[in-house]
Amino acid sequence: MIRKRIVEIIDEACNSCKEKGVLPHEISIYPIIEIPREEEFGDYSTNIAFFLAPKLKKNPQEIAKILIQNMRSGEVCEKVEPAGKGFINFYIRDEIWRNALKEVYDKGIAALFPHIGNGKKVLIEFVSANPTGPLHIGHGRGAVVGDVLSNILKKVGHEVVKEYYINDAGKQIQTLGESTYIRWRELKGEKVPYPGNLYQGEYVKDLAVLLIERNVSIPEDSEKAIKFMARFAGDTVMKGIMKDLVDFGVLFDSFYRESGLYEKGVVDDTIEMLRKKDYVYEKDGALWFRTSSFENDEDRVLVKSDGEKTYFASDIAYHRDKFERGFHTLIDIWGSDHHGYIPRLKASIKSLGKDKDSVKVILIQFVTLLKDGKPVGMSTRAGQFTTLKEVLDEVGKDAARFFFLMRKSDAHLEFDLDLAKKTSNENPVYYVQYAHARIESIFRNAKEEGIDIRSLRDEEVDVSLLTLKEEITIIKGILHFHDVMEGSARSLEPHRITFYLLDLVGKFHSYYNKTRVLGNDKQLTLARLLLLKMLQEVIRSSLEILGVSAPEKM
RNA sequence: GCGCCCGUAGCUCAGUUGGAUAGAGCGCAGCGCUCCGGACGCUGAGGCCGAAGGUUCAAAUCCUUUCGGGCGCACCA
Repeated sequence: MIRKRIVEIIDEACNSCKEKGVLPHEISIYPIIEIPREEEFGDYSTNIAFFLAPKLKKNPQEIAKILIQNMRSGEVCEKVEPAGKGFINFYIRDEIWRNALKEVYDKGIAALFPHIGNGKKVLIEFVSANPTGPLHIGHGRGAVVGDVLSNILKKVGHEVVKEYYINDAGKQIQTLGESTYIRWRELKGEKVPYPGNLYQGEYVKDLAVLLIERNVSIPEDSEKAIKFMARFAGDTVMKGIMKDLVDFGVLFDSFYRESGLYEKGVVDDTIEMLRKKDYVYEKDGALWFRTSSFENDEDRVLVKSDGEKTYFASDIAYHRDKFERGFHTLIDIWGSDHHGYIPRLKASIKSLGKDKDSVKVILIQFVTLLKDGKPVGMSTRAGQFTTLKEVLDEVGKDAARFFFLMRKSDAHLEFDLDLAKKTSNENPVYYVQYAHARIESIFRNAKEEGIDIRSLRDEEVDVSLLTLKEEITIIKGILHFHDVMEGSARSLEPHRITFYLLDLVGKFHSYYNKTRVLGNDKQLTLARLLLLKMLQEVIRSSLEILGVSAPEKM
């Protein structure tokens, strides 16, 4: 809002310079406004003079001075100064900040959400873990990133659908069936070897136990039995996954089955379409996709020489299907170990005639669980993974979600279980939630003194009484929410919200320690309550986006 | 061997997409309520941004090389 005013001021100054002949008319200007790191450099600054310098063959400092002379900034700015080697620093009047706060208060917190989505349809696909075992902590990280990202995109005006892709057509489900079958025979008292290529986890035994407990009738023929068990086990595991996700607060709009693509014939149809476009060829009895003619990658097999289609084949069909369902942007969230798959996918997107940037892949780096300062193993194959459920039971939903968002997704994450469990100041989740509860507590006390925060709107509140440096700082922090949301949405980086919150809340705690909110001066008290009201709403709104609760008491 | 990601304070990590004197939390050394929730705040020490070149008015950020860590390189999914 205020940022926009600064852009206008710069534009006007440039136009005025053009009229005076100081700037050539044909020059086009895209002022970049940033928030300086140092407070003493003002609230906003622009580096525009640096860009003009080579074109005008003048030094940037001189240009900065000329621009400032031609600025009509008095309404918004306390002062505008040339600085450094050619920066222009803008110092916003305190009353402008206060008025902006009042404006947001009057319009409601929604006024802080940027409108950049324009209703464009986004399909965000995440988790998509094969139903061959319970979700582990790595899936949990992807789940939160996807969930929170979709919250962010919705808030900025996108239409978002969250989808889970179930790979139920591949060999892994078959393997799960075999694994269950062998465990089942063991339970029947047979001495059968358990091959190492089967799933080793305890949960496979549980599946077999379930079959016996429920007295399920198993086909005599071993092949049929395996097939039956594959389906049974897959469905059962999938139900467990769904429950874990719900417990984690991650709700999907759609579960999309790979097998459905085959049943509808979409896979064959897509291969046929690629064949017509001459994007495929036969070699060694297999059908190959010309990946190399689109991206820097090798050609890949779509149909194996035994006639079976590869995962890649159905994946092309899947993405085609997503586009045909009317989505403008597709977001895929994968474990970072799949990064080698990106060129292939991008190539296939091009072959569908789509812009490769219409698909965005977010990679989730590994999570290391720490207990007593030592890493905990989590290999699925070895059967000693730490499941998402275990972590949830241990630290709770709020801490788990928050911790997953404390790193950008493409960076390794060390998840300290002991820290997440602590109900103390060391735990960042509590630091944030405590601020929310603390503000609420002030409101409770205010009510006892006869001021009900809910009827604050009936009062004449004079925000010009908010003159403390800390108060202006908090106002700026509240308004900054807008920029953070925009940046987070554009870069698809949900962790920015977490860092913003920690920073914002720190400002509050500091203010709280120095300043009494409730006092004898009723007008001042009302003004401060309004400030805290808006602060609390931003905190609550941010926590809501993160899917973390905002307690009124702790 | 080829490709991708990461190397920033003792530890865990940010760094506004190329900006000014590099930040936070934890840890460490101190300090602070007769007062709205001490689950808090304040002060201090701590750095050649892995290394070397290059591009630029300006580099932690971009390019090249190099070292260290992780992950990929299937007619698996």
